[in-house]
Amino acid sequence: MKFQAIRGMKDILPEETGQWRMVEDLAREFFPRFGFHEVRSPILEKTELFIRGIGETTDVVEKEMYTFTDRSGDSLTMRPEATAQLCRVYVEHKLYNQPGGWKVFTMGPMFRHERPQKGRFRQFHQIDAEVMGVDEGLVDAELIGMLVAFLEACQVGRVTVRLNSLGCKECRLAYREKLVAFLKEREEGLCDECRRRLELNPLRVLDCKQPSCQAIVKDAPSSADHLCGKCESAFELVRRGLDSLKVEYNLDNRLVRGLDYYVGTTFEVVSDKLGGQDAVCGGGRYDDLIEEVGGPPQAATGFAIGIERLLLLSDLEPPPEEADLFMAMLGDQAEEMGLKISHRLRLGGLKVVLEAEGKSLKAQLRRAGKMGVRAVLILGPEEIKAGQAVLKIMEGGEQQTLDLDSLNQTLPRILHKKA
RNA sequence: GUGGGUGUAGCUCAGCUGGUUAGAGCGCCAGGUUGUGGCCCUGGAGGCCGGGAGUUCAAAUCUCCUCACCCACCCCA
Repeated sequence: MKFQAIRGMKDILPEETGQWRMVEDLAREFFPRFGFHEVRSPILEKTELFIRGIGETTDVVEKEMYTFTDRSGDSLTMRPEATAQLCRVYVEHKLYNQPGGWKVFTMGPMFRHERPQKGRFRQFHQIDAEVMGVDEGLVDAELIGMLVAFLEACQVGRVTVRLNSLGCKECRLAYREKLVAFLKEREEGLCDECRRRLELNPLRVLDCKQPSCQAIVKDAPSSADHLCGKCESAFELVRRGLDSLKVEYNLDNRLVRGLDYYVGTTFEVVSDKLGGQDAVCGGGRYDDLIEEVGGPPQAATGFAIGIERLLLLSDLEPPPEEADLFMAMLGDQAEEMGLKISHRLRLGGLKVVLEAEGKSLKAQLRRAGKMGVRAVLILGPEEIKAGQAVLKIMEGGEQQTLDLDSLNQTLPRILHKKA
Protein backbone atom coordinates (compact mmCIF):
# COMPACT_ATOMS: atom_id res chain seq x y z
CA MET A 1 0.00 0.00 0.00
CA LYS A 2 1.44 3.31 -1.10
CA PHE A 3 0.04 6.33 0.65
CA GLN A 4 -0.14 9.79 -0.77
CA ALA A 5 -1.76 13.05 0.20
CA ILE A 6 -5.48 13.29 -0.46
CA ARG A 7 -6.29 14.71 -3.86
CA GLY A 8 -6.22 18.48 -3.87
CA MET A 9 -4.43 18.67 -0.53
CA LYS A 10 -0.80 19.68 -0.36
CA ASP A 11 2.09 19.24 2.00
CA ILE A 12 3.87 22.51 2.54
CA LEU A 13 7.55 21.62 2.80
CA PRO A 14 10.32 23.64 4.48
CA GLU A 15 11.36 25.35 1.27
CA GLU A 16 7.91 26.91 1.08
CA THR A 17 7.05 27.52 4.71
CA GLY A 18 9.34 30.54 4.81
CA GLN A 19 7.19 32.33 2.26
CA TRP A 20 3.99 31.28 4.01
CA ARG A 21 5.29 32.60 7.28
CA MET A 22 6.25 35.91 5.74
CA VAL A 23 2.74 36.47 4.47
CA GLU A 24 1.15 35.33 7.71
CA ASP A 25 3.49 37.44 9.82
CA LEU A 26 2.83 40.41 7.59
CA ALA A 27 -0.92 40.00 8.08
CA ARG A 28 -0.53 39.74 11.84
CA GLU A 29 1.55 42.88 11.86
CA PHE A 30 -0.52 44.77 9.29
CA PHE A 31 -4.18 44.28 10.18
CA PRO A 32 -3.93 45.30 13.84
CA ARG A 33 -2.74 48.71 12.65
CA PHE A 34 -6.21 49.05 11.16
CA GLY A 35 -7.87 47.93 14.35
CA PHE A 36 -8.39 44.27 13.45
CA HIS A 37 -7.78 41.53 16.01
CA GLU A 38 -7.01 37.92 15.32
CA VAL A 39 -9.53 35.17 16.06
CA ARG A 40 -9.14 31.43 15.62
CA SER A 41 -12.03 29.07 15.21
CA PRO A 42 -12.61 25.36 14.65
CA ILE A 43 -12.60 23.77 11.24
CA LEU A 44 -15.90 21.98 11.83
CA GLU A 45 -19.31 23.56 12.13
CA LYS A 46 -22.86 22.30 12.00
CA THR A 47 -23.77 21.78 8.37
CA GLU A 48 -26.89 23.86 8.79
CA LEU A 49 -24.82 26.98 9.47
CA PHE A 50 -23.36 26.90 5.98
CA ILE A 51 -26.60 25.96 4.28
CA ARG A 52 -28.36 28.91 5.86
CA GLY A 53 -25.41 31.25 5.56
CA ILE A 54 -24.05 30.59 2.11
CA GLY A 55 -27.32 29.66 0.44
CA GLU A 56 -29.00 26.40 -0.44
CA THR A 57 -28.66 26.79 -4.19
CA THR A 58 -25.05 27.86 -4.32
CA ASP A 59 -22.52 25.51 -5.88
CA VAL A 60 -20.51 25.53 -2.69
CA VAL A 61 -23.38 24.12 -0.68
CA GLU A 62 -24.90 21.99 -3.40
CA LYS A 63 -21.84 20.06 -4.44
CA GLU A 64 -18.62 21.12 -2.81
CA MET A 65 -18.87 20.68 0.94
CA TYR A 66 -17.08 18.03 2.95
CA THR A 67 -20.03 16.92 5.04
CA PHE A 68 -20.30 13.91 7.30
CA THR A 69 -22.24 12.58 10.22
CA ASP A 70 -20.27 12.31 13.42
CA ARG A 71 -20.60 9.63 16.07
CA SER A 72 -23.41 11.40 17.83
CA GLY A 73 -25.42 11.69 14.65
CA ASP A 74 -24.86 15.39 13.97
CA SER A 75 -24.25 16.54 10.43
CA LEU A 76 -20.95 18.42 10.42
CA THR A 77 -19.13 20.23 7.64
CA MET A 78 -15.52 21.24 7.21
CA ARG A 79 -15.76 24.97 6.68
CA PRO A 80 -15.76 25.96 3.01
CA GLU A 81 -15.27 29.62 3.92
CA ALA A 82 -14.92 31.76 7.00
CA THR A 83 -17.62 34.43 6.94
CA ALA A 84 -20.61 32.36 8.00
CA GLN A 85 -18.56 30.88 10.77
CA LEU A 86 -17.39 34.27 12.02
CA CYS A 87 -21.00 35.40 12.12
CA ARG A 88 -21.71 32.43 14.32
CA VAL A 89 -18.82 33.46 16.57
CA TYR A 90 -20.13 37.01 16.68
CA VAL A 91 -23.61 35.90 17.63
CA GLU A 92 -22.63 33.14 20.01
CA HIS A 93 -20.40 35.43 22.07
CA LYS A 94 -22.77 38.40 21.74
CA LEU A 95 -20.04 40.71 20.53
CA TYR A 96 -22.49 43.38 19.43
CA ASN A 97 -22.23 47.03 20.28
CA GLN A 98 -18.49 47.30 19.92
CA PRO A 99 -17.60 50.89 19.20
CA GLY A 100 -16.50 51.01 15.59
CA GLY A 101 -17.76 47.48 15.06
CA TRP A 102 -16.24 44.09 15.72
CA LYS A 103 -13.14 44.08 13.55
CA VAL A 104 -11.39 40.74 13.23
CA PHE A 105 -9.18 38.71 10.98
CA THR A 106 -8.42 35.03 10.85
CA MET A 107 -6.40 32.68 8.68
CA GLY A 108 -6.49 28.99 8.13
CA PRO A 109 -7.60 26.08 5.98
CA MET A 110 -10.90 25.89 4.10
CA PHE A 111 -12.28 22.87 2.30
CA ARG A 112 -14.15 22.55 -0.96
CA HIS A 113 -14.54 19.38 -3.02
CA GLU A 114 -13.72 20.78 -6.44
CA ARG A 115 -11.57 19.51 -9.25
CA PRO A 116 -8.07 20.79 -8.47
CA GLN A 117 -6.24 23.00 -10.91
CA LYS A 118 -3.89 25.96 -10.91
CA GLY A 119 -4.66 28.06 -7.83
CA ARG A 120 -7.48 25.77 -6.76
CA PHE A 121 -7.26 23.10 -4.10
CA ARG A 122 -9.59 21.06 -1.98
CA GLN A 123 -7.84 22.22 1.13
CA PHE A 124 -6.81 25.79 0.61
CA HIS A 125 -6.02 28.67 2.92
CA GLN A 126 -7.51 32.06 3.39
CA ILE A 127 -6.76 35.24 5.20
CA ASP A 128 -10.07 36.70 6.20
CA ALA A 129 -11.02 40.09 7.58
CA GLU A 130 -14.48 41.13 8.72
CA VAL A 131 -16.19 44.16 10.22
CA MET A 132 -19.51 43.41 11.90
CA GLY A 133 -22.02 45.84 13.27
CA VAL A 134 -21.22 48.85 11.08
CA ASP A 135 -23.27 50.22 8.21
CA GLU A 136 -22.11 50.69 4.67
CA GLY A 137 -19.92 53.62 3.90
CA LEU A 138 -16.51 54.56 5.16
CA VAL A 139 -15.69 51.14 6.66
CA ASP A 140 -15.93 49.59 3.22
CA ALA A 141 -13.41 52.05 1.88
CA GLU A 142 -11.24 51.52 4.94
CA LEU A 143 -11.42 47.76 4.48
CA ILE A 144 -10.64 47.81 0.78
CA GLY A 145 -7.88 50.32 1.40
CA MET A 146 -6.33 47.97 3.92
CA LEU A 147 -6.68 45.05 1.55
CA VAL A 148 -4.99 46.78 -1.35
CA ALA A 149 -2.18 48.05 0.86
CA PHE A 150 -1.66 44.55 2.24
CA LEU A 151 -1.50 43.01 -1.22
CA GLU A 152 1.00 45.64 -2.18
CA ALA A 153 3.09 44.83 0.88
CA CYS A 154 3.02 41.21 -0.27
CA GLN A 155 4.49 42.39 -3.57
CA VAL A 156 1.82 40.84 -5.76
CA GLY A 157 2.53 43.10 -8.72
CA ARG A 158 -0.22 44.47 -10.93
CA VAL A 159 -3.75 43.64 -9.73
CA THR A 160 -7.17 45.07 -10.49
CA VAL A 161 -9.94 45.90 -8.05
CA ARG A 162 -13.43 45.26 -9.42
CA LEU A 163 -16.23 47.05 -7.62
CA ASN A 164 -20.00 46.82 -7.79
CA SER A 165 -23.10 47.32 -5.70
CA LEU A 166 -25.79 44.68 -5.70
CA GLY A 167 -28.18 46.79 -3.65
CA CYS A 168 -29.96 45.91 -0.47
CA LYS A 169 -32.82 43.43 -0.11
CA GLU A 170 -35.38 46.01 -1.18
CA CYS A 171 -33.78 47.53 -4.23
CA ARG A 172 -32.50 44.15 -5.26
CA LEU A 173 -36.01 42.81 -5.36
CA ALA A 174 -37.12 45.47 -7.80
CA TYR A 175 -33.97 45.06 -9.85
CA ARG A 176 -34.31 41.32 -9.86
CA GLU A 177 -37.77 41.60 -11.37
CA LYS A 178 -36.49 43.85 -14.12
CA LEU A 179 -33.60 41.54 -14.84
CA VAL A 180 -35.76 38.43 -14.93
CA ALA A 181 -38.16 40.13 -17.30
CA PHE A 182 -35.27 41.13 -19.52
CA LEU A 183 -33.77 37.66 -19.52
CA LYS A 184 -37.07 35.84 -19.97
CA GLU A 185 -37.53 37.64 -23.27
CA ARG A 186 -34.22 36.26 -24.42
CA GLU A 187 -34.37 32.91 -22.69
CA GLU A 188 -33.77 30.80 -25.77
CA GLY A 189 -30.32 32.38 -26.18
CA LEU A 190 -29.16 31.36 -22.71
CA CYS A 191 -27.21 28.24 -21.81
CA ASP A 192 -28.93 25.41 -19.92
CA GLU A 193 -27.29 26.35 -16.68
CA CYS A 194 -28.46 29.94 -16.96
CA ARG A 195 -32.03 28.91 -17.60
CA ARG A 196 -31.87 27.11 -14.31
CA ARG A 197 -30.30 30.15 -12.69
CA LEU A 198 -33.09 32.26 -14.07
CA GLU A 199 -35.45 30.54 -11.66
CA LEU A 200 -33.18 30.08 -8.65
CA ASN A 201 -30.65 32.88 -8.70
CA PRO A 202 -31.03 35.15 -11.71
CA LEU A 203 -28.24 37.53 -10.71
CA ARG A 204 -25.74 34.81 -11.38
CA VAL A 205 -26.60 34.86 -15.06
CA LEU A 206 -24.68 38.13 -15.20
CA ASP A 207 -21.63 36.19 -14.17
CA CYS A 208 -21.87 33.46 -16.81
CA LYS A 209 -18.85 33.17 -19.07
CA GLN A 210 -20.63 31.51 -21.98
CA PRO A 211 -20.21 33.84 -24.98
CA SER A 212 -23.88 33.50 -25.89
CA CYS A 213 -24.95 34.52 -22.40
CA GLN A 214 -22.42 37.32 -22.23
CA ALA A 215 -23.80 38.79 -25.42
CA ILE A 216 -27.24 38.95 -23.90
CA VAL A 217 -26.07 40.15 -20.51
CA LYS A 218 -24.11 42.98 -22.09
CA ASP A 219 -27.31 44.98 -22.53
CA ALA A 220 -29.02 43.81 -19.38
CA PRO A 221 -30.12 46.34 -16.77
CA SER A 222 -27.38 47.04 -14.23
CA SER A 223 -27.90 46.67 -10.51
CA ALA A 224 -25.94 49.85 -9.88
CA ASP A 225 -28.55 51.77 -11.86
CA HIS A 226 -31.37 50.45 -9.73
CA LEU A 227 -30.20 51.26 -6.25
CA CYS A 228 -32.56 52.78 -3.75
CA GLY A 229 -31.66 56.18 -2.38
CA LYS A 230 -29.95 54.75 0.66
CA CYS A 231 -27.89 52.24 -1.27
CA GLU A 232 -27.00 54.83 -3.87
CA SER A 233 -25.61 57.28 -1.35
CA ALA A 234 -23.82 54.51 0.54
CA PHE A 235 -22.15 53.28 -2.64
CA GLU A 236 -21.26 56.85 -3.47
CA LEU A 237 -19.63 57.20 -0.07
CA VAL A 238 -17.57 54.06 -0.62
CA ARG A 239 -16.33 55.31 -3.95
CA ARG A 240 -15.47 58.71 -2.56
CA GLY A 241 -13.56 57.02 0.24
CA LEU A 242 -11.59 54.93 -2.20
CA ASP A 243 -10.85 57.97 -4.32
CA SER A 244 -9.49 59.84 -1.35
CA LEU A 245 -7.31 56.85 -0.49
CA LYS A 246 -6.09 56.85 -4.09
CA VAL A 247 -7.25 53.26 -4.50
CA GLU A 248 -7.87 52.48 -8.14
CA TYR A 249 -10.88 50.36 -9.05
CA ASN A 250 -13.01 49.39 -12.02
CA LEU A 251 -16.77 49.63 -11.71
CA ASP A 252 -18.14 46.38 -13.04
CA ASN A 253 -21.86 45.81 -12.93
CA ARG A 254 -21.45 42.19 -13.91
CA LEU A 255 -19.55 41.38 -10.75
CA VAL A 256 -21.83 39.03 -8.86
CA ARG A 257 -20.42 36.95 -6.09
CA GLY A 258 -21.29 33.28 -5.89
CA LEU A 259 -22.27 33.27 -2.26
CA ASP A 260 -25.86 34.27 -1.57
CA TYR A 261 -25.20 36.46 1.42
CA TYR A 262 -23.61 39.32 -0.46
CA VAL A 263 -25.57 42.57 -0.71
CA GLY A 264 -24.60 46.18 -1.33
CA THR A 265 -20.97 46.84 -2.13
CA THR A 266 -19.09 43.84 -3.46
CA PHE A 267 -15.56 43.65 -4.79
CA GLU A 268 -12.93 41.34 -6.13
CA VAL A 269 -9.20 41.63 -6.74
CA VAL A 270 -8.00 39.88 -9.86
CA SER A 271 -4.69 39.31 -11.58
CA ASP A 272 -3.97 38.20 -15.12
CA LYS A 273 -1.14 35.98 -13.91
CA LEU A 274 -3.36 33.42 -12.24
CA GLY A 275 -4.81 31.63 -15.26
CA GLY A 276 -8.39 30.48 -14.98
CA GLN A 277 -8.65 31.22 -11.28
CA ASP A 278 -7.94 34.89 -11.50
CA ALA A 279 -9.39 36.12 -8.21
CA VAL A 280 -6.87 36.51 -5.43
CA CYS A 281 -9.44 38.08 -3.14
CA GLY A 282 -13.19 38.48 -2.95
CA GLY A 283 -15.46 40.28 -0.58
CA GLY A 284 -18.35 42.57 0.08
CA ARG A 285 -21.25 43.41 2.35
CA TYR A 286 -23.43 40.78 3.99
CA ASP A 287 -25.88 42.90 5.92
CA ASP A 288 -28.49 40.16 6.38
CA LEU A 289 -26.27 37.25 7.26
CA ILE A 290 -25.93 37.84 10.98
CA GLU A 291 -29.69 37.83 11.38
CA GLU A 292 -29.94 34.78 9.16
CA VAL A 293 -27.63 32.96 11.51
CA GLY A 294 -29.70 33.83 14.55
CA GLY A 295 -28.36 37.19 15.65
CA PRO A 296 -29.82 40.66 15.67
CA PRO A 297 -30.09 42.50 12.35
CA GLN A 298 -26.63 43.96 11.96
CA ALA A 299 -24.69 45.15 8.97
CA ALA A 300 -21.30 43.66 8.12
CA THR A 301 -18.59 43.56 5.50
CA GLY A 302 -15.42 41.60 4.84
CA PHE A 303 -13.07 39.91 2.43
CA ALA A 304 -11.14 36.68 1.95
CA ILE A 305 -7.72 36.35 0.36
CA GLY A 306 -6.63 33.01 -1.08
CA ILE A 307 -3.16 32.45 0.32
CA GLU A 308 -2.06 29.96 -2.35
CA ARG A 309 -3.03 32.43 -5.05
CA LEU A 310 -1.39 35.25 -3.17
CA LEU A 311 1.84 33.27 -3.03
CA LEU A 312 1.60 32.57 -6.75
CA LEU A 313 1.80 36.33 -7.24
CA SER A 314 4.05 37.35 -4.40
CA ASP A 315 7.66 38.32 -4.98
CA LEU A 316 8.47 38.16 -1.27
CA GLU A 317 11.55 36.09 -0.60
CA PRO A 318 12.33 34.77 2.84
CA PRO A 319 15.84 35.61 4.05
CA PRO A 320 18.27 32.69 3.79
CA GLU A 321 18.58 30.61 6.92
CA GLU A 322 22.31 30.82 7.55
CA ALA A 323 23.77 28.73 10.33
CA ASP A 324 26.51 30.07 12.62
CA LEU A 325 28.61 27.00 13.10
CA PHE A 326 29.21 23.58 11.55
CA MET A 327 30.60 20.79 13.70
CA ALA A 328 33.28 18.87 11.80
CA MET A 329 34.09 15.72 13.75
CA LEU A 330 36.67 13.01 13.17
CA GLY A 331 36.14 9.78 15.05
CA ASP A 332 33.64 8.46 17.57
CA GLN A 333 35.09 10.35 20.48
CA ALA A 334 34.83 13.61 18.56
CA GLU A 335 31.23 12.92 17.65
CA GLU A 336 30.34 12.38 21.26
CA MET A 337 32.10 15.57 22.22
CA GLY A 338 30.46 17.39 19.29
CA LEU A 339 27.01 16.41 20.47
CA LYS A 340 27.69 17.81 23.91
CA ILE A 341 29.29 21.01 22.69
CA SER A 342 26.69 21.81 20.06
CA HIS A 343 23.89 21.28 22.55
CA ARG A 344 25.46 23.79 24.92
CA LEU A 345 26.08 26.31 22.15
CA ARG A 346 22.54 25.93 20.85
CA LEU A 347 21.12 26.60 24.28
CA GLY A 348 23.34 29.65 24.30
CA GLY A 349 21.62 30.94 21.16
CA LEU A 350 23.86 29.82 18.31
CA LYS A 351 22.51 28.00 15.29
CA VAL A 352 24.70 24.93 15.03
CA VAL A 353 24.74 22.25 12.32
CA LEU A 354 25.44 18.76 13.63
CA GLU A 355 25.66 15.99 11.07
CA ALA A 356 27.44 12.99 12.50
CA GLU A 357 27.95 10.79 9.48
CA GLY A 358 31.56 9.73 9.78
CA LYS A 359 32.68 11.51 6.64
CA SER A 360 36.13 12.76 5.81
CA LEU A 361 37.11 16.25 6.92
CA LYS A 362 37.22 17.30 3.29
CA ALA A 363 33.67 16.12 2.74
CA GLN A 364 32.47 17.85 5.89
CA LEU A 365 34.09 21.14 4.90
CA ARG A 366 32.66 20.83 1.44
CA ARG A 367 29.24 20.42 2.93
CA ALA A 368 29.74 23.36 5.29
CA GLY A 369 30.93 25.51 2.41
CA LYS A 370 27.91 24.68 0.29
CA MET A 371 25.38 25.42 2.98
CA GLY A 372 26.96 28.79 3.61
CA VAL A 373 27.85 28.36 7.25
CA ARG A 374 29.90 31.11 8.87
CA ALA A 375 32.43 28.96 10.67
CA VAL A 376 33.45 25.36 11.26
CA LEU A 377 34.59 23.87 14.54
CA ILE A 378 37.00 21.04 13.82
CA LEU A 379 37.13 18.34 16.46
CA GLY A 380 39.84 15.74 15.90
CA PRO A 381 41.33 13.10 18.19
CA GLU A 382 44.44 15.15 18.85
CA GLU A 383 42.64 18.37 19.68
CA ILE A 384 40.34 16.59 22.08
CA LYS A 385 43.30 15.00 23.82
CA ALA A 386 44.69 18.49 24.35
CA GLY A 387 41.28 19.79 25.42
CA GLN A 388 41.05 22.00 22.35
CA ALA A 389 39.32 22.49 19.03
CA VAL A 390 40.16 24.38 15.85
CA LEU A 391 37.82 27.09 14.69
CA LYS A 392 37.90 27.92 11.02
CA ILE A 393 36.18 31.03 9.73
CA MET A 394 34.86 30.15 6.29
CA GLU A 395 35.26 33.57 4.73
CA GLY A 396 39.01 34.15 4.50
CA GLY A 397 39.85 30.72 5.93
CA GLU A 398 41.42 32.09 9.09
CA GLN A 399 41.94 29.45 11.84
CA GLN A 400 42.50 29.57 15.58
CA THR A 401 42.76 27.05 18.40
CA LEU A 402 40.28 27.33 21.26
CA ASP A 403 39.92 25.64 24.64
CA LEU A 404 36.97 23.30 24.84
CA ASP A 405 36.07 24.50 28.34
CA SER A 406 35.51 28.10 27.40
CA LEU A 407 33.81 27.62 24.03
CA ASN A 408 30.57 28.96 25.43
CA GLN A 409 32.22 32.30 26.05
CA THR A 410 34.72 32.54 23.22
CA LEU A 411 32.63 31.29 20.31
CA PRO A 412 29.68 33.66 20.57
CA ARG A 413 32.08 36.56 20.93
CA ILE A 414 34.04 35.54 17.87
CA LEU A 415 30.90 34.96 15.85
CA HIS A 416 29.51 38.31 17.02
CA LYS A 417 26.53 36.81 18.73
CA LYS A 418 25.12 37.26 22.15
CA ALA A 419 25.58 34.20 24.32
C1' G B 1 -19.18 16.82 -12.93
C1' U B 2 -17.06 17.56 -18.51
C1' G B 3 -12.85 18.00 -21.73
C1' G B 4 -7.39 18.04 -23.01
C1' G B 5 -2.24 17.00 -21.56
C1' U B 6 1.52 14.39 -18.80
C1' G B 7 3.46 10.09 -15.80
C1' U B 8 11.18 7.25 -17.39
C1' A B 9 17.05 8.02 -11.50
C1' G B 10 16.22 12.23 -5.44
C1' C B 11 15.09 16.73 -9.11
C1' U B 12 14.49 18.59 -14.46
C1' C B 13 13.94 15.95 -18.64
C1' A B 14 15.78 12.97 -23.58
C1' G B 15 14.53 8.22 -25.54
C1' C B 16 12.21 8.99 -33.63
C1' U B 17 7.88 5.29 -36.92
C1' G B 18 8.35 -1.46 -31.11
C1' G B 19 14.58 -4.45 -31.47
C1' U B 20 18.18 -6.89 -27.05
C1' U B 21 23.32 -3.71 -21.48
C1' A B 22 17.28 2.64 -20.64
C1' G B 23 20.40 7.89 -21.20
C1' A B 24 21.84 13.30 -20.02
C1' G B 25 22.20 17.51 -16.74
C1' C B 26 21.79 18.76 -11.63
C1' G B 27 22.14 16.49 -6.85
C1' C B 28 24.40 12.52 -3.90
C1' C B 29 28.92 9.35 -2.68
C1' A B 30 34.23 8.41 -3.37
C1' G B 31 39.09 9.65 -5.24
C1' G B 32 42.62 13.56 -7.34
C1' U B 33 48.69 14.20 -0.91
C1' U B 34 47.77 10.73 4.99
C1' G B 35 43.01 15.85 8.63
C1' U B 36 41.07 21.53 5.38
C1' G B 37 35.52 24.03 1.74
C1' G B 38 33.05 26.64 -2.49
C1' C B 39 35.84 25.85 -8.86
C1' C B 40 37.83 21.84 -11.86
C1' C B 41 38.92 16.56 -13.34
C1' U B 42 37.93 11.17 -12.76
C1' G B 43 35.01 7.27 -11.09
C1' G B 44 30.55 5.30 -8.59
C1' A B 45 25.79 4.31 -6.53
C1' G B 46 20.80 4.99 -7.85
C1' G B 47 15.19 3.20 -12.37
C1' C B 48 9.56 -3.64 -11.62
C1' C B 49 10.03 3.41 -17.64
C1' G B 50 2.78 5.13 -12.44
C1' G B 51 -0.16 0.24 -12.00
C1' G B 52 -2.85 -3.81 -14.62
C1' A B 53 -4.31 -6.47 -18.95
C1' G B 54 -3.61 -7.22 -24.22
C1' U B 55 -1.13 -7.34 -29.34
C1' U B 56 3.83 -9.32 -30.77
C1' C B 57 9.31 -13.60 -31.66
C1' A B 58 10.17 -8.83 -29.06
C1' A B 59 6.83 -3.17 -25.55
C1' A B 60 9.44 2.64 -21.95
C1' U B 61 7.66 2.79 -27.19
C1' C B 62 1.31 0.13 -29.98
C1' U B 63 -4.13 -0.87 -27.87
C1' C B 64 -7.51 -0.98 -23.75
C1' C B 65 -8.48 -0.26 -18.55
C1' U B 66 -7.05 2.04 -14.03
C1' C B 67 -4.64 5.53 -10.80
C1' A B 68 -2.12 10.09 -10.00
C1' C B 69 -0.68 14.91 -11.29
C1' C B 70 -1.32 19.28 -14.45
C1' C B 71 -4.33 22.65 -17.45
C1' A B 72 -9.07 24.40 -19.13
C1' C B 73 -14.55 24.47 -18.53
C1' C B 74 -17.46 25.05 -14.26
C1' C B 75 -17.07 27.39 -9.54
C1' C B 76 -14.49 30.56 -6.46
C1' A B 77 -10.26 32.51 -2.81
